[in-house]
Amino acid sequence: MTKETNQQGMNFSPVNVGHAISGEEGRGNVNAEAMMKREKRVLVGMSGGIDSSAVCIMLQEQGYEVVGVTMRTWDVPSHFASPDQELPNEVLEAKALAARLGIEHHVADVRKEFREVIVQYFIDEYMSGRTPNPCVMCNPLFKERILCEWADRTGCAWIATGHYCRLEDKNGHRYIVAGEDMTKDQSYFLWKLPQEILRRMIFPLGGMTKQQVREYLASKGFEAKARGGESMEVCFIDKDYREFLREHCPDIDQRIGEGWFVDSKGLKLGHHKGFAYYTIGQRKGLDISMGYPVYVLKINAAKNTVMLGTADQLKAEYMLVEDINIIDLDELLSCKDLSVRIRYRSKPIPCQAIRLDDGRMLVKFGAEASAIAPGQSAVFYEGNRVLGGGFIASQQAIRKISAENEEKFRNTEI
RNA sequence: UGGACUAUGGUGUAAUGGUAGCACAACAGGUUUUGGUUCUGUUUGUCCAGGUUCGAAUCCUGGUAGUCCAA
Repeated sequence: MTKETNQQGMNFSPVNVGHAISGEEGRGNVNAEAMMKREKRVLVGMSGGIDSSAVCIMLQEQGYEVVGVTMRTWDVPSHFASPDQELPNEVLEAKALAARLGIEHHVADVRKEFREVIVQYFIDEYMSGRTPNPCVMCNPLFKERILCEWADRTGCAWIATGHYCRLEDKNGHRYIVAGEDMTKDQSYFLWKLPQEILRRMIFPLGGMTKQQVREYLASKGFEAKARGGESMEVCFIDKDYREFLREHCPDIDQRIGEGWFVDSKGLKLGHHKGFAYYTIGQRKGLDISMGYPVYVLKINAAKNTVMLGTADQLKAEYMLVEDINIIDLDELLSCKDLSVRIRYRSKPIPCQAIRLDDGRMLVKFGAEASAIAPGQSAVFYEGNRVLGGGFIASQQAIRKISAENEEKFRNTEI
């Protein structure tokens, strides 16, 4: 509902802050006035697409002074209409929208840093036999952080994006909550956002469906935009990620090279092109015919072997998670209705979790879980509220570890 | 070398002498802010040369190739 969204926007920004300001009003100095101005300013991460455009218009309607920043992260060739075009399409679209709305707009050229941080991470993960989760790294550690910097620089108290998710305060913490439109929900990608950033974020689209956003845009006179294609969001993988790897890691085939496909017993089944070109759960592109569908079960980077097997063999009962960011660990460990998402847009799987001495978490699934891919995010939910997350760790020795800790799960039960 | 058996798309397999089908793979598209999954669609074949027959993947002859048994 649009109405809800408006309320949400007002709830945790101007209203909350309004009280704070009035408390300080007595001092009546220039600072207070500057503060006041700051509280009315919101920085919007503009991608030039449908969602962030709607966000700008909404916030403007709500009385905010909107400042737009578009990040130029990676120049994807197909995002240039002509070879002599200076900026990628999405930047131009954002600029045009900003001009039409009469809002301040900046372009942040962060290509170098993006290459060094996100792209490098992406390559490193594949080169070590894991499956990277670039959006999870990019959103919180890169995009939002840079938006923060720009917000400070441009005197904005708030930061808004077109993510389909919501915020909720509980026990003094701020949580991300899945968007109303479960088919577009983006909470999965945001588990790494730190509290200090969450406290200044606004997600105006969290209560809306994509369709409603389109209708809203159309009703505001942006029919063309409303009908536009899905977000041309900053994503550096234009084609196949394998091609991307070869391009940005030219010696990849020298460093890795051909290896064996093996079955779960270690029997050689055929040749593969190098472990980095495969990911757990993958079926297509194996170029091997077993007469029945086979999937990638495991990747052994040390031996350069890729284990194949049936869909059944992909299923798992337990999973190890590392590098965790849990808002309130006690809350999570005692949660009776815990579930975990192991990939974007899949439904959360009921589970129990315990913390191991080494800091990792051991998760026991309460329903079928399949294709546990190290490097991907495991995001914990209570209902649709994100309690935190971590990266799926190597599942080595999982049988032993789960056997040793089985006891603890029983105790947690009920 | 003597005997036996087999030969069907990229792979594995079906087809009382009567339209060559299935699975897997491959390709294309849909879905999608990662990878992957999934869905839909498409392509490709009777080892070769003769013969019998209205009609041959199927029967016959020869060739070629492979497998197995024969010290």
